Amino acid sequence: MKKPVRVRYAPSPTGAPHVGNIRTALFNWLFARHYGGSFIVRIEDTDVARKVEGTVETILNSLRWLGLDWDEGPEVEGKYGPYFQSQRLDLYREAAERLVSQGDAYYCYCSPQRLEEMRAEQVRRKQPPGYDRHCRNLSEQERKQKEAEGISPVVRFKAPLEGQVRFTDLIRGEVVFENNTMDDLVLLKSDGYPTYHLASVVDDHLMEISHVLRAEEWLSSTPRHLLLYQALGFEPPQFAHLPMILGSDRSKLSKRHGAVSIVEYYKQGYLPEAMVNFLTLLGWSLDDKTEIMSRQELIDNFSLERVSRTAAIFNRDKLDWMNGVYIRSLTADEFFNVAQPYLMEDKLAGEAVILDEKYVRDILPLIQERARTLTEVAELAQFFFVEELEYDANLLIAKNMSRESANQALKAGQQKLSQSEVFEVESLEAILRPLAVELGLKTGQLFGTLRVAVTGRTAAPPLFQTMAALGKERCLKRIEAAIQRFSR
RNA sequence: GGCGCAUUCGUCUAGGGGUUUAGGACACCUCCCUCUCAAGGAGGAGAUCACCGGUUCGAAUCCGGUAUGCGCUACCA
Repeated sequence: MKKPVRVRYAPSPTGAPHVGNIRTALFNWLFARHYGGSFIVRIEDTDVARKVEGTVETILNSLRWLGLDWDEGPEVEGKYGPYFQSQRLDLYREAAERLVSQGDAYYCYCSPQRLEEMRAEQVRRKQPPGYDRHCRNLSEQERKQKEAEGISPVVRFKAPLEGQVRFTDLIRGEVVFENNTMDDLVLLKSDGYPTYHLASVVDDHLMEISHVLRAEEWLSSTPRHLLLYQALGFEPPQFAHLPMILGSDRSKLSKRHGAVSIVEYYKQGYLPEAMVNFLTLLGWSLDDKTEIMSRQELIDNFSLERVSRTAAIFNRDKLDWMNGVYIRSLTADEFFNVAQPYLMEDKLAGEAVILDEKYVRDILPLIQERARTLTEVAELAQFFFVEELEYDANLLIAKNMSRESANQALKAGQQKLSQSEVFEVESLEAILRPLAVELGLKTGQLFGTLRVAVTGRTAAPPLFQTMAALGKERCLKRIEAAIQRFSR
């Protein structure tokens, strides 16, 4: 009899989730969707001191942005709730008390100062730091005495002194730990909150989690969790420890590596679909060539067997490329919709969207093919929105041209274009190509000069399309302005 | 210090004993297309598969050791 697949993403609300954390959420989600199981979000808010207001909402919004919907959790609920650990304190206390009465755990009255000094001393003597089990065998009398002193104790787990724990990690295979390398970890803190170890074991059991897919940093504490499952008489879930995501210097991702929070990737103009695709490929692969995959393809093909065991460095260049691929795959309407919020951030582009949406919609396809992020859109389109172009007049003089010939080309262009009734790609081409011949210029020279006159740049979308989008009036005005620059 | 995990082009990765002159992608370079840019196409450069030893007729692939990196070693998760 196979139990239903139930996996969870269990973030702690101590700040906006970083990409590694979100990648863990993504793998859990893909796993759940692949097997038709449940994806559960559980908020591990058991550290009162590190808790940051508002981050639960940030976490949920990040999941929503990426399209990672959850079947149980905040705002959805379900029969295994509540999904905030701070609302489940009784459950952890009961478990802790049960362990104490069973003799698998004990009250510890050691002060933080004592523990700190002890650790410092151990490190100094190059001994393995760890709790010295001072309170493990206190007599009833000693306990009463400490209690009378008003010390609120913590509950510690009695780690076995010998033997070993072995388990099969779904990604790494069999792993063995010696029990005597483990110290007596704290289960319940003196403020009544559980530590991660107790809370996750109790909840994973109560919520009937079938597979725990979490970051590699948890591998070392898995034997302790297994011991806890055993002491509590719970059947443990299956474990899979995912490779970590590292910064460019191979160290744990942190602020100095630039954008780490997933929110920043939204702000910087990445599409959720690209982000999902890219993040999945950080630690998972389908085969030796497939890279661009839709959400459904990812779900259909995802499997733990193809998850790699090595930590990966976040490669921004590749993300940019992939985001560009996704941007280009959008329809014009879709692109307008996704780009709009970013355009609104820019003064001139924002005004254009409000005053002349049609104009913006005409322009956008020219930008869509060139943008790699949505934040680049306003910048790439900037010349479409400004009243007066700013550029170095020398740019008007294309390769192997003189100031005079450039000037002449502008005047001739101005003359021809002003006579033209229609102002579309084909008609513009029909006018300007022959003009180059007429002037004895290469098309590149004439077009280059006109491009600078009309856009202020040497690199821009194709000339005729650009001019058609700008319209006759703007083009002639800009050419006139260019001619004025020469006469100055 | 102890314990654990890992180690294929700069980066993400394919590969699971002979099919491999180690494949793909990003980035880089050259050329083509071309009005510039972008996109696209064709090439190029880039990995003694961390190292040493073993198993084997044969090892990137299996085993052992070493090195290096990372993680854990909190009343943080």
